[in-house]
Amino acid sequence: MEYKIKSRIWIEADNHVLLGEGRVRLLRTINETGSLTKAAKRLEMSYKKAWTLIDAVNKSAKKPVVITSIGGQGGGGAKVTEHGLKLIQVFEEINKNCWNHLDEQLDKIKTL
Amino acid sequence: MEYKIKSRIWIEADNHVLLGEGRVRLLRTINETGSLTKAAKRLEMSYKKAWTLIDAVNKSAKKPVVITSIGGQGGGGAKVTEHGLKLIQVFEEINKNCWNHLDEQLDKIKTL
DNA sequence: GTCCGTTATATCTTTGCAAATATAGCGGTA
DNA sequence: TACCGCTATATTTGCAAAGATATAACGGAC
Repeated sequence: MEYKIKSRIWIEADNHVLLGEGRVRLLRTINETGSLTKAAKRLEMSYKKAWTLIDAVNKSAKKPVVITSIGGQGGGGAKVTEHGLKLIQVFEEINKNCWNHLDEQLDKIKTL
Repeated sequence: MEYKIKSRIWIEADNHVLLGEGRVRLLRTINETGSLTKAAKRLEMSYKKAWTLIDAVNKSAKKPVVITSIGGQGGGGAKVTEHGLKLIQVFEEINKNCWNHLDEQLDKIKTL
């Protein structure tokens, strides 16, 4: 019998969700594509969903995480700020540590 | 700005969910009440939901976690096995450790 | 001033999941 | 054998979250 311990973590700021796995994945894809539309397509979600998520992130964070621009060459775009990049990095570090920490406790279950 | 890191952990056995927070809470209440019906009422969930959860737990575990009986004095009942009690204990220990581990990493975010 | 690809937002539709409802069967007691 | 409270299971209903669709506005390039 193969056991696994899985987890989902998220960060809240003032009792509002700031970052979770889905939001971080979206932020990384925006950073790679420079566009909300392209990121949504690549992740196979609707533009609306992507926009709603990013809007929530920006409203929960103390500094902007994504800066958007409308019009201009290319029609506009989205850019992840320095603060946003740091948030992504810290989230993934904490998440990885959490996984490792849980894996270390696996044999407590295996030996039952 | 007040930051929190929250988490949800669950245990899988052979790629099926065995235990999560909700199931553990239900198991504890069954252990206290001796009945699925009473536990469901106390937790304000439908009997069906409780039964479905317990059925899934029993099917995923290598040993029975809850033994039920139909008929007899009192109409029947449900009892958490020794194996079940150990599972609960281990789950809550791991969960608590996870929370502590995450709390230790909070200032990585606060200082951003 | 027209064209383009994007952000931004409203509205309608779908659909998947939760809740509610109904019913059967069990076994000890008296 | 009638009763009781529980387990077990099917069926229907309701609803909120997700998805699809439509449209407006923006601003640089040409």
